[in-house]
Amino acid sequence: MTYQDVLSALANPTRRLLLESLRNQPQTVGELSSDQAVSRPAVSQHLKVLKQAGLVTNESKGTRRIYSTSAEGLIALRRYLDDYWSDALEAYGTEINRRQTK
Amino acid sequence: MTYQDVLSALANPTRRLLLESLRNQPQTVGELSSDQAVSRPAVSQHLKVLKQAGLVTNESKGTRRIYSTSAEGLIALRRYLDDYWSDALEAYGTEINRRQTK
DNA sequence: GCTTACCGTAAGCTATGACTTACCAAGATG
DNA sequence: CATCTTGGTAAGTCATAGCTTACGGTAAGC
Repeated sequence: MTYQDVLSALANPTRRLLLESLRNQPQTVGELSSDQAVSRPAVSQHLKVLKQAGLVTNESKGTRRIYSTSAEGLIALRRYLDDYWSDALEAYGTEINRRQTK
Repeated sequence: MTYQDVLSALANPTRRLLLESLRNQPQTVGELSSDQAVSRPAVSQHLKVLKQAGLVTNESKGTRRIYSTSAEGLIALRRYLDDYWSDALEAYGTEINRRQTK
């Protein structure tokens, strides 16, 4: 689970859609693929990548796998951005600060 | 210049190396490719992608093209992360806050 | 128990990303 | 000017990401 994994995971639009759908509520693979353009196996494969990147977790409930978002991957990404690019982002960091404090 | 562009640009290790090298100081294409594993045309192609993503800019000086980093792309990325994932990142956001205020 | 629902994995196809060499245009240099 | 330097682009190759269909294994439901 490196920021490399996170970046390539997030670079794919279908995976972002899956993630953004999971943001609303945890879902099974079937539910996720029902409102997705691609097939269920494709969704399974994407979820594998997302899991490897620390962006989702899952638990088993019978034969169902319930997937939820996980913050770990995002934290790793943000850490990379901060470590390497905080200077460049300082101006915008102030903006973050403003939002956080309100 | 969308966060999609930024994510796929950053997903490539060679492009990150180029960016991180430019972080130290602006450089020409020749300088950049001299300490890079890949050929000069490859560097040119990567720079094109980075520019499209708003991560670098360049100016011409004779036949030389001097590339520098640009914050625009990073800002777009951070905006995406904040808009979609601020909840997930709230805990870490506090950490950002702490750093910013010191 | 037999059948059905759920989902991961294997195998194969296709498109594309990352690289190379070859080429060309434009400015520097003698 | 003639030549060299710089770097963008074209064309072609190779690996792989993303998809599909087919299959198999495990739990649920009757």
